[in-house]
Amino acid sequence: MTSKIKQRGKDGRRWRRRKDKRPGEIRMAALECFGERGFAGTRLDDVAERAGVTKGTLYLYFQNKEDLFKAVVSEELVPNIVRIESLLSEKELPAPEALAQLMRFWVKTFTTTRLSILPKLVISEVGNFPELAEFYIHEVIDRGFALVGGILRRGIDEGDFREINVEETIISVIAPAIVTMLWKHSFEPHGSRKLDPVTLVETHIEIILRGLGRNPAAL
Amino acid sequence: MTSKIKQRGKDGRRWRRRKDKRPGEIRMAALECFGERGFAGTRLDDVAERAGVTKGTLYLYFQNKEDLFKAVVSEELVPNIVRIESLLSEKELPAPEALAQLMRFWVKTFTTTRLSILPKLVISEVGNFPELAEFYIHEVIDRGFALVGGILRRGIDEGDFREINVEETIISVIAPAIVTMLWKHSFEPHGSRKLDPVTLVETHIEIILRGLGRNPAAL
Amino acid sequence: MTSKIKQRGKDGRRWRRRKDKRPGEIRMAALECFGERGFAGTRLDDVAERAGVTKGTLYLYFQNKEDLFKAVVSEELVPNIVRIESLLSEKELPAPEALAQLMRFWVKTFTTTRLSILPKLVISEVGNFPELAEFYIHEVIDRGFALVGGILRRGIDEGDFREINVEETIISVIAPAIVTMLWKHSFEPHGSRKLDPVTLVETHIEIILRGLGRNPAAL
Amino acid sequence: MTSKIKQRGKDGRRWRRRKDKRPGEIRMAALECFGERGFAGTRLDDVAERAGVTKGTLYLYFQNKEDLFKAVVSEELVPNIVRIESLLSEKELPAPEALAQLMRFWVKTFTTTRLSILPKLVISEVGNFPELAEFYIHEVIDRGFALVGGILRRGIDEGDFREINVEETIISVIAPAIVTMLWKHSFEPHGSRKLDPVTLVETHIEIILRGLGRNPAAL
DNA sequence: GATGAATGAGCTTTCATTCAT
DNA sequence: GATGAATGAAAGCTCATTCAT
Repeated sequence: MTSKIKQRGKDGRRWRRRKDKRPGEIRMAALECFGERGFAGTRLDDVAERAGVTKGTLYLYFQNKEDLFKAVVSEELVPNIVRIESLLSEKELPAPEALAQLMRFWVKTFTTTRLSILPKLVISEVGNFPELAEFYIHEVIDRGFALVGGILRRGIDEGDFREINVEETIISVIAPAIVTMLWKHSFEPHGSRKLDPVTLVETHIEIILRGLGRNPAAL
Repeated sequence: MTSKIKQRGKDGRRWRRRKDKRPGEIRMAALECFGERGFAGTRLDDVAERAGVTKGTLYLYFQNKEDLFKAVVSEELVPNIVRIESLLSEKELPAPEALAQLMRFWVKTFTTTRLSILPKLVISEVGNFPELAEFYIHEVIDRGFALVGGILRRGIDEGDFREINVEETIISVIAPAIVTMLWKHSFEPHGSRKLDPVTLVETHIEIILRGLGRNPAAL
Repeated sequence: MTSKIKQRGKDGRRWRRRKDKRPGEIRMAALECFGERGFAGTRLDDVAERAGVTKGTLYLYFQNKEDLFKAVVSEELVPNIVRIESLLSEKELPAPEALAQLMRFWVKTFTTTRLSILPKLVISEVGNFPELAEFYIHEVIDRGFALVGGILRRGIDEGDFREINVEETIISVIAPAIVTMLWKHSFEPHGSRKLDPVTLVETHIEIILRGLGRNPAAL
Repeated sequence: MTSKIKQRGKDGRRWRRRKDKRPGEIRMAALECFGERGFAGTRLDDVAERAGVTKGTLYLYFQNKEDLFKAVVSEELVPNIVRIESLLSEKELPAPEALAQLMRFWVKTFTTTRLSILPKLVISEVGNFPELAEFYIHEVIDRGFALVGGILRRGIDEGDFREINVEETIISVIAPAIVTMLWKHSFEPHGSRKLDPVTLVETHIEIILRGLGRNPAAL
């Protein structure tokens, strides 16, 4: 688009034009609504109200409801994918440490961003948005699998892990994180026990690292 | 709801096969539709068509869409909860074996029933159906936690498992099963890699049992 | 059952299913509305009310407003085009008589059908419906021109008409009919003088035949 | 509406020009839009864009969309009505020549002004604007009829025309001009054959004068 | 004067629900 | 019991209009 003149505003304006801020605010409101009620169950009136605008305003920034939905997913995902990318390029730690770091990084992301609602949203709505599936599988799942699978393979090569079935082990490693995210947004709001990601991850790390270790005597 | 009007034929037959099967057929069709598109995204026309009846017929058996939805969830869950109950009362195996059996039982259920779509359905729709949350948390989650938690505690008591944080470990144990169910219905229809529950569970059992074992020398 | 006062019509039914009649009734109502207010200016509520149904019913028979509009034009046009076709194949009269008959046939059509609103509708809406232009030009205008042009050429060949510029003369011949149709639907409802098609056509026939004649003295 | 305030800049500033021209530019843009898509089908965004201003600017010059529409019609019509008035007061020619001159004058107007879109616009929109009908009937149609009717009556009185039915003959005389105007804006943009007003009028003049003549041999 | 972000009434469209058949 | 034409409330979307800048 074009470079918009900076709006230096003094105080005392009844409302301001916030062309630059609005889209993000709307996406955030939409993320919450879609996360809570799903795509079809979300009314644009609700999104608008939560964003502090009226329905018509949504259409200044998004072509239609579907466009807004896709914007919400991709805009939330993309910057976070970039953050994950940076992890990938970090210095090579021993595999067990790398695995532990990765899981602790997830805890940080989980507690500091709104990203955690996306798995629920995607899982719920792929049935209605096939392109979403393609995007998510390719950009998130495949990358995540490659990342964890790489560490596991390295751990085997370097003698830290026993000869495990990598593809299946990936699931054992990451599943608790996924379940925790779903849990937070589906059951915690309705009074179920709360899952503490920090404790959970530390417990899980120990189980996994012991479980993958070479010494079979434990069994 | 079900009006208990006596409808005996003059030949004494109590049940007309067709009449008797309709509700189940409709629930099954509804389960598939709701699973694919969610509650709001499902049209009763589609449910009716898939059930081989017309829209009006749905209202002969269910008060409304919401009633149908709840019937679908509870009717699918209840008999399967009963099956799980029977597991609970089985003869006491050593904890590691009990855990392995439980997970293999899950594989069987997963591959032989349509139950596996329910986690997705529940996770997607609890935002719109708070009672559903209550029901599911109480009837499924709490029971499941109690079941796995009981085995874990027994394993600790009997010296098979080290002193682990039971609550968090439960998640590590069951998360892969949950993820597999969600995966099957959300990503596999859209071309992602397939998860094989048998291999996955065997791999997971070994990781978990090794991970929970007493001998720490492996680390 | 509850004691519900049934509001029966005179035939004893509250409403009847009239799947076979409805589409035609709706098209007729739509024809009038579109004719009066144009496509964009017509509200489906008005069409529905005039057809004696509710808005939703329109969607049982037509995909959307545009589909209804096209159905109105083509359904009204097609059968009348067929009628015109039959004229084409009639026995060959002398050209002057054929011209007079054609114009009198138009009067009959004008006074006995609702066809006369279509020129106004088409002229008003071709800007929004390019396919409509194509259809109308090809099916109505070109055929009409061919018909009148054929008679004129025959008249010249057979010595009844002088050597006139056929293409332009066609306009002189048919224009009053077109103007009368537009007039009826645009100005007469607002109090302008009324045009009497019978007198008008007889006057026009005489002017045209005299105007085209070789030896006007013969008249 | 049009306040003809003289704005001769005392210092000869040219920038006032722009301000002065805005309303006319907007009316012109609106004329084209309304002509193409009708009143309801025209968006003010489109008018603004075509006029090279923004939507808000339209409201500096016109109260609302309807006001703009009426301004467009009246501002285009009034000056042209004045031109027609001047024809009326011209020296009295013999009726046949007057008729021919009148029709040739129409050709000139048709080819040099944008007036020709107005019949289409008025015919299309009178259903939505009853006052427009009144205005047009009174200011354009009645005057036009009086003008042509006057010539015809004079022609009869002076022995140039036979005893024709004046009211109906008026239609035969003017209809081709009306049809040509409608044609130009409705069908020519969509690829139909083009009507050449010059040839058409010359052909029509000859038909009409022969058709009306007492002693056609005179021609 | 000019702008264009924001509004909200009004329209099209959908679909759960009803009910005469 | 079963149907499906009909309904109407609710939602998505458009666009004339406003108003702070």
